[in-house]
Amino acid sequence: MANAVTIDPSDPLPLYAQLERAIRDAIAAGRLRPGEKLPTVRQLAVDLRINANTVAKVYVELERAGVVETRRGVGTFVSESQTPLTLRDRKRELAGLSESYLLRARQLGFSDKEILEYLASKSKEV
Amino acid sequence: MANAVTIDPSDPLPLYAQLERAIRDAIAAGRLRPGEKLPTVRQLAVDLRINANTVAKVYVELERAGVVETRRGVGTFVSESQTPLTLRDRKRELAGLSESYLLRARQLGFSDKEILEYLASKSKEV
DNA sequence: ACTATTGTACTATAATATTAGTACAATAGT
DNA sequence: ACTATTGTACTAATATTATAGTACAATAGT
Repeated sequence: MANAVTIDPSDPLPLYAQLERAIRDAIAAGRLRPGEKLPTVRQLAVDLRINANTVAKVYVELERAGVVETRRGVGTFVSESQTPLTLRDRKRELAGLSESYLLRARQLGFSDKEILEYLASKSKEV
Repeated sequence: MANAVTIDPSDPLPLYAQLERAIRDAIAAGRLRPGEKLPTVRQLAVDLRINANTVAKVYVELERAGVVETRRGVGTFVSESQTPLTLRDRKRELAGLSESYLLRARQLGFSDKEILEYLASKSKEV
């Protein structure tokens, strides 16, 4: 699988958060495909030079989120049917995500109008 | 001066890192201008509901980086030699932000239409 | 049955981040 | 000289993050 995920020890973002995001991004970007096997907890820890506990906790969290499926003694795999959260949970996630995004975009000095217009220009269904 | 900087307690990024980034962004976006006075250590701590030590450490770090200049008993000021980001650079930042935001929001199972509608409902100027 | 592999569950420890509180040093204005 | 304000420098306590090590549970394959 080569290095589908990487982390940066000098990044102030906690390792577990970096790893979770890296895996989610790898899946979203298609570098990790549904059904594909992730490295084992121990192997990924070695590869990334971090502790196995940190990797394990990320896998547990991703399992809880339905992003991966784990089969004991076998391995951890990207979920086939990216098992969606409940609508309530998805909305909560979207709220948090949007909150941070708006905050950051505003901090760059853009107005909400500009932000929305930019996003509209980037969206698929326009 | 209103709130030129904000932070998000639920963001896994450490507060000090969020604050440093927020101040740098505010300067880059021109919301804090060269020579302008930042809030006092104590006041900003109150505003952001974080500890004064955390703010103080960020100011020290920004001073070290030459981003701000401090005058004891007077205050902390944006360095005169600041060069705000060009519109081009700010747009590049916005593009990156938006890209990952859209990616993650889509991964939550929302359509671009839904995402945009949600954001519109959250925006100020609606 | 046996073995190797894998995820999981602990304990313990260290490192980092955050808070609370106090005190001191430098500056401006009265 | 005095006072208020501000940055700075501490100590102490708590919370979060990360590491090290060990053991157990489930699965696949022999």
